Amino acid sequence: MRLLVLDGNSIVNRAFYGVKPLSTRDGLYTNAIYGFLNILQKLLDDAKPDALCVTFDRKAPTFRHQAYADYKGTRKPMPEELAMQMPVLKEVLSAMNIPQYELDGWEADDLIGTISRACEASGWDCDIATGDKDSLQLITDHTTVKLVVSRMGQTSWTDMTPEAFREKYGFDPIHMIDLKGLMGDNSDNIPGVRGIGEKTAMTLLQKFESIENLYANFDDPTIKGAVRTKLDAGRDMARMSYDLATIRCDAPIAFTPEDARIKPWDREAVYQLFLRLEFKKLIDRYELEPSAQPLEAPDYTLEGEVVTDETRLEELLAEWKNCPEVFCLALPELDAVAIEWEVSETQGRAALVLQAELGAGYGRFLQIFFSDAVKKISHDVKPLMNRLLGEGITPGGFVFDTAIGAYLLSPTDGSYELDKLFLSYFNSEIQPQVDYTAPEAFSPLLEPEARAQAEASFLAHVSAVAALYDAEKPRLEEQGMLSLLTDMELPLCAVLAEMERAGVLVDRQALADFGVMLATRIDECQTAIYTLAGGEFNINSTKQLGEILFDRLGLPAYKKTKTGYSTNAEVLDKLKNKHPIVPLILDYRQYAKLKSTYVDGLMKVIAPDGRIHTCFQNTVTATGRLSSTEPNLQNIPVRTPLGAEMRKMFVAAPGNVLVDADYSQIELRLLAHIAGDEEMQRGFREGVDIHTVTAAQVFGVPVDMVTKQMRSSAKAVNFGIVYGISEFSLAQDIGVSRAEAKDYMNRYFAKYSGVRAYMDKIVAQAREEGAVSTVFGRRRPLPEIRSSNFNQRSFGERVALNAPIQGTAADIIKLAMIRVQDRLKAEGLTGRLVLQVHDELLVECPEAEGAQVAALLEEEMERVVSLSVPLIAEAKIGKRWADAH
DNA sequence: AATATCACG
DNA sequence: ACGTACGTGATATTT
Repeated sequence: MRLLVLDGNSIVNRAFYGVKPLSTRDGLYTNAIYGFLNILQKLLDDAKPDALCVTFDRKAPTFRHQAYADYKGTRKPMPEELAMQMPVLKEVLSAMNIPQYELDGWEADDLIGTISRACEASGWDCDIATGDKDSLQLITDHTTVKLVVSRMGQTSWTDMTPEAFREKYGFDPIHMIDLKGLMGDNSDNIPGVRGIGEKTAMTLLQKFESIENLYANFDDPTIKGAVRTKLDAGRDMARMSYDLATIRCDAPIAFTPEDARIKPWDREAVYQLFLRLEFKKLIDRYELEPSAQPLEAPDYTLEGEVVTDETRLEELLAEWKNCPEVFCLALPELDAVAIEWEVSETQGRAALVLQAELGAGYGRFLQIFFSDAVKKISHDVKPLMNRLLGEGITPGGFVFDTAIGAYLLSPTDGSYELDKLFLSYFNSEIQPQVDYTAPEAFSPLLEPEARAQAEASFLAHVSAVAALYDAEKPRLEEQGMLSLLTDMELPLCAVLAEMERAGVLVDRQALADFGVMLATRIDECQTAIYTLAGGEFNINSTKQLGEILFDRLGLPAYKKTKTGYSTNAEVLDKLKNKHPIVPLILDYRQYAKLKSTYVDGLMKVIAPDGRIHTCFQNTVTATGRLSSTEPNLQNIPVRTPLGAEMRKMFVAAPGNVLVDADYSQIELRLLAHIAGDEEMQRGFREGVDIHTVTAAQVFGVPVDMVTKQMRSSAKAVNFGIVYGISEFSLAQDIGVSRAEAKDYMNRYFAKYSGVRAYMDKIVAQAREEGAVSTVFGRRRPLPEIRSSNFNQRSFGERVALNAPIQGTAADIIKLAMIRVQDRLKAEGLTGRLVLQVHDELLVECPEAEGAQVAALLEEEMERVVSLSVPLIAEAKIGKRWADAH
């Protein structure tokens, strides 16, 4: 029989510092609880104990050694973010029926000691899980300490048995007490013997085993010199420290391991707590559900009908046209639409329009319902718009999107699925939980009961949209972001849907040829690498590559990752003259990347029309930028000559051209504008190359005296500023010493004092408000800027600097896209947007339109906002992307 | 599922 | 003293 006892405070501390900050929408931090439960589960899986309990500290013991009243006095208080989680964690453990022990005036260690001895007395084995080395003295043949360590977000532990302990320390576990008696312990304020550190103490104990034995044999000739003097002077200190370090095993608790036998959870209580903590993943993992009878019956009623004939549909359409807001959801294949309207707090009217029921009239329904005539609110409208375009319908009349609303309110959450959103906003699940999006969910052939379930679920989901709308709209208004949704993101969805549908043409043959060439080169590299390495291995495996380079060939390993040697390009670059295999690996990597990610990756996603249709996401990034997936067309190579070949594969259709327009230095211009730095603004007004101007200003030379080196340093500083620089990183980036980097920065700030003032101001403001905003009011919440953790706080500060700049640039190009697409249509041009790459737009148009489109692009892009510096966009025309950029 | 690497702005 | 620039996505390997 085996008992597992957790040192609650120690484990929760590991969890808190090891898990990135998480919090619920009402501001309760949850990361320590989450981490604690994960560690607990891992321990249970591994040790499979029969009984389990947790101990917590109450208060520092004050009675023990009055002479050392400051005992534990130097410990920092628990940070507020952690303290607030403790009572909730205890509730969770109670719901899991895990006994907890804490006692006024006793530390967790003493309780653990008492419990482990009681355990042994009952003939059980005991595992102690703690991150604290103090407990090692408790190790016996029947008591193991699982010493928990967390590094890089991963938590693991080592099983310290008596053997493992002796292996590491060279004496028996019980003499851990003597070790502390001699060397002391700063964090516990145990003084130890003055001048005796870990090394000396270990050596002494390996020879004499204990303090008592040491002093008993004090005439031993090996004790000499300064050590003898110090030990002699520290006799009293050693004995008192020994007492201080001794964990007591006589705490006044009655414990038998039977008390802690693992019992089943109160699953309903755990479920309710996990809901409150928004632990959706854990709810899934433990398959938790609300109890069969919901505590409060929903008082919301939905009067739903399935529309079966066209006459009725006409009536309803007339009603919908008159409604200020109609909620709707469509199936992915567009073959069913659920609609709710006249929604109040307690009821709503609802209808299901099914292609299967209506047949021929369904197309006309889509046409009218999704036109401007009906004002609709939905969830995640862009894919819907994309489908509608596929049916030849021009979508219109969307006035709100609850996915985008949620994104604007909390842009760092990553996913905004309807079910999850509803759960986190209302702490309850959408019922019934049936997958109404399944292909045949509304088939007339389906069993009536199953179909009724699907219908009820579909309608419940539309109601969820209505409920979310009610929750989001006032919050968006409060935060001044409603127009961002209605005037920027929603119109943008239509543009993005059109771009996705349009796609971009790829020269399939040229791409294939490029792939063949790469395959040959990869093969050549591979052969040469195997020869130089003296054998075959998987070059793609960093593990195997590291062994070859650093173990077999003995090259110096500059850097390590948490799993082994680092073999990234930066490291290899330093080694490229040390062994001929290194440049070959760099080449191999380049070819392999191009082939697998770009040639093979893109080949796979060329549609039957010969074009690639990426998906532009506008609810992903924390700053407001777009992202591009399946495939990502925002990271097509361009920086190296070979990589740039890729951009020759993106072409215009016959008779057409590509017009590419990009903003010149938009982020730096925004920095000059937002920071209000007159000097930098002047630089931009003068209209010459900004990095050169910066170099001239920073180095105090005329513009025509700026060397390449100076310009490149100035450029690095410019970028660094936008990212929230530190001198260390700048030094690393441009390859100078820290002192030199610091010197650059000082000169930079001396010249651009407005930038420095901005950096201070925005950080202070972020701390005050807990968020930063773009010029257009897009907010990024920054709870981490108030963190007591240095790293998290520093990160928050860098984000505070960067987000308004990157975000404003994103806002600007989004507006430009809407206006460009509008004007292309308004002027009767055929040209349409096909790509966006953050500061760059690509339009495909007939050759004859090229010049007009180029002018239009530059004009609309520059005209979006009027700043204190000019906003410049430059357009070029070409048959291929490579030629237009 | 996590990690390492590398492509882009 | 801390640990080291912002924002993404895809691939291959390893666990």
